[in-house]
Amino acid sequence: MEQKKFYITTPIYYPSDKLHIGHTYCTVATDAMARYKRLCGYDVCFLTGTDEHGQKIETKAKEAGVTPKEFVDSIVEGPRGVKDLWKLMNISNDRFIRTTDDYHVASIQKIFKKMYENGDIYKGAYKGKYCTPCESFWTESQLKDGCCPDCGRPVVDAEEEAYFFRLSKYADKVRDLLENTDFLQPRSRVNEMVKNFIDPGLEDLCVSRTSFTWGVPVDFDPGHVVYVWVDALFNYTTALGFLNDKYDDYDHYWPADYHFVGKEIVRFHSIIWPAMLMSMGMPLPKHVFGHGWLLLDGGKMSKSKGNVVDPYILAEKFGVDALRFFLMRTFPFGSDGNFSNELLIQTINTDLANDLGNLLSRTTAMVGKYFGGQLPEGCKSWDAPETFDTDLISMASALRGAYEAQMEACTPHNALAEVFKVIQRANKYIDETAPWALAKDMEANGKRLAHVLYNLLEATRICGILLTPFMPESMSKLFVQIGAGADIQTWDSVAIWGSLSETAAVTKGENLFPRIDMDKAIAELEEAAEAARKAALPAIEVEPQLEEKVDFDTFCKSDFRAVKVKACENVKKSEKLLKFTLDDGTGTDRQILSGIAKYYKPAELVGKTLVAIVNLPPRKMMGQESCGMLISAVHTEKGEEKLHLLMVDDAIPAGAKLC
RNA sequence: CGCGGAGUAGAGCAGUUGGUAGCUCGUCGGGCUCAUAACCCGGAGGUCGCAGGUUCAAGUCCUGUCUCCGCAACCA
Repeated sequence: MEQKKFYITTPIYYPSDKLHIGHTYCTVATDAMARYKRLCGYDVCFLTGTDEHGQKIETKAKEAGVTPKEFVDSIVEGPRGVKDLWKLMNISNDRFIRTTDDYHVASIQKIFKKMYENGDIYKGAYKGKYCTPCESFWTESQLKDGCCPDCGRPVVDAEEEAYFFRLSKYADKVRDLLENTDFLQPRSRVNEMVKNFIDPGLEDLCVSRTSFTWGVPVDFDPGHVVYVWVDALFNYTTALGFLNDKYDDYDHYWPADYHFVGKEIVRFHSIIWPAMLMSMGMPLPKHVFGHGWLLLDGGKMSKSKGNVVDPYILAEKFGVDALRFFLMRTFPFGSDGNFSNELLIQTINTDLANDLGNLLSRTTAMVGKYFGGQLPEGCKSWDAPETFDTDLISMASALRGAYEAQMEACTPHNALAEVFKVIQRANKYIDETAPWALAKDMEANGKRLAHVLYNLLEATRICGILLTPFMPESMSKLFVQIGAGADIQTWDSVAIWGSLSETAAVTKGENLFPRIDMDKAIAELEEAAEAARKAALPAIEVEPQLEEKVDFDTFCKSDFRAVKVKACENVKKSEKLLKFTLDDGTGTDRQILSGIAKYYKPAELVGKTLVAIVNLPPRKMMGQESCGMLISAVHTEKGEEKLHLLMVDDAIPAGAKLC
C-alpha cells in the first residue's frame, strides 16, 4: 500500500531583520504538525524558507553598505540567523527555500511568462501618487496628509507601465472556494476576507515593479521585476521542483495539505494564491490556516515599540522544548494570545515541572526504590481492578482518539489539554493507590504495588509519545527513563495498553523540567532585555549641527585659553565632579570643576594641556567655586554619553588664546 | 466612515452543533509523604459588558447599545 503523503509549509519569512517569537510560534506549530503526521505514518514534506526580494531589503542593504544578497545572506545563514534559529528550535523541515535561489528565480520567470501568455497577465498603466524626490509610488491610502509618507513632500499624479494579473476574473471562483469549502481555516477568517476584499470587488493586481531592481527580473521586459507576492507564493511549488530540475517531487507532494500562515497574510494565501493557481491550471492547496498573533501587553509586537521578544534568550534560558510546549499549549491556535514571561514560567512550572516532570520522577523513583529498577513478571495484569485502575487505563487508552481529533482539527492546544488530563489523572492515581503504604508489606502487597507502578509507566509512555511532536528531545529522555524502546514509541502502540514490557529497565534520571524560580527568572530576563536594548542602540551618535548662525563678534567674546593642569582631585561626596587647579598663564591659579569623574582618574590628568573658556561667570558647585569651563568632546555610544577632554599639544604655553 | 476581533470569579484565559459555568495562578481549609516545598481532596469567589428578543432552555442564536484592540495592500 502506498504511503499517504502530507505536505505542509510555513510562510517564507522576510529577512529584513532578526526573527522574533512570532515567527517562532508559526514555525513551531508547523513543526509539531509535521512531526505528528510523521508519527501517524505519513510521508511528510515540511517546507520553510525566506522571501528575500523587495524594496525594503534593497534599502536596508544600502543603509548597511552591502549588497542585498550579502545582507540577506547574513540574516539567513549568519550567526543567530534564520537557519540557526530553526536549528536551535529543533525544527524538522525537510527543505529550506530562499527566493534568491537560482532554480526558484528561473521557475518564477517561467511562471510569469506562462500567465502572460495565457492572457491572465497583461501590460497596463499603474496609476498612483508619485513622489519625485523619493522616486516611489504610493496609493491614496498610504499617503500621510496627502503627502509622501517617507519624506512628507507633496506627491503628483503619475502613471507607469506595469503588468497586471486578472484577479477580477477569478473573483467568483475564489468566493465559492472560501464560502463553500473548508479551504480557509479557521472559519472566522472567511467572513473577513469576503467582506473586506471580495464584496467590494476584486481589482486586477499589479504584479510588476520598476521602482527597484532587487527582485526576479521579467525576462521578456527588462526594467520590470516580478511583484514580490508572485515571487513568494509560488515558492511552495518551486521548492518541489515545479518548472525546475532542482527537485522532482511536484507531482508527488503537490497540492499542499496545509499552508500555515499568520493572519496578516491570509489575504494573499486565500485570494491571490488560489487565483494564480487557477490561472496556471494547477491544483489548489487543501487548506490555508491563518493562526493568531502573539501580543505583548495587549498590543502588537513591533520594533518601533521596542518590545519584540527574542526566542534565543527564552530558549537558552528555559529550554527549547519548554518554549515549544508553552507556545502550543497556552494559546488557542486560531486566535491572538497575550505573551508574557510570567505566563511562560507559570506554564512550565505547572504543566511540565509539577505535573509531567514530577509524575515521571515519582514513578521512576518508586520503581527504583521498591523493585530495584525492574518490575516483576506478571505485573501487567490484576484480577480485581479498582475503579481508579480502570479509570486510568480507559482514559489513557482513549487518549489517542481524543488527541487525534484535536490535531486533525488544527487545535493543538486542545490536543495538549487532553494529554494533560491523563497526566493529572495519573498523579491522582498515585494518591489513590498509595504505593508507599503497599510497600510496607511487600510480601502481601508486592504484586499489587508492581501492578500500580506498571500502570503508571504505561500511562506515562502513552502521554510521552503523544507529546513527542511538541517536545522531541525531552520525550526521548523520558522514554529512556521508563525503559521504552523505539518499537513502543509508535503511533500504533499508543492505542495498545500494555505495550511496555513488564520487566522494562527503569532508571530515575535527571529532572526533565526543573522548576523555575519566577522572581529570579523575571529579574534576569529584564536584565537581559535591558542589555539587548542597549546593544540595539546606535554605536555612535553625535549631536546634530546647529542651524542657527552665530555672528563673528559674539563668537569672539568667548575667551578660550590653553591651560595646564597643576593639580586634580575628586570632589568629596560627588560622583561626577573633578576639581582642577590650572595654570592659565596669568600667574594666579584658576580653579575649575568639571563633571568628568566617570571618565578620568585625577592622577592621569596632571600635567596635561587642556582647553577652557575662562570668561564665564564663576559658579558654585558642591560648595566650591568654578571659574570657567573645560572643553570636552561629547558623543553618545550605545545610548550612553561619553566625554573626552580636549587635550592639546604640551608645547602650547599656558594662557595661549584660541581663536 | 468601513471591516474584523474581544469584553466570563482578584489576575490570566477555555467554553465546539443552545441543556446544571470550567481551567491555571492567587486565597482559605484538609489529606499525603513516593516525588522537582511537588501531589491529592474540599471551600469561598461570577446577575458570562449593557438592554431587549427567540426558546421548555442562551455565555452560546437574533436586534440594539457601550468600551477596548486590530486591519486598510509586502510586520508570524
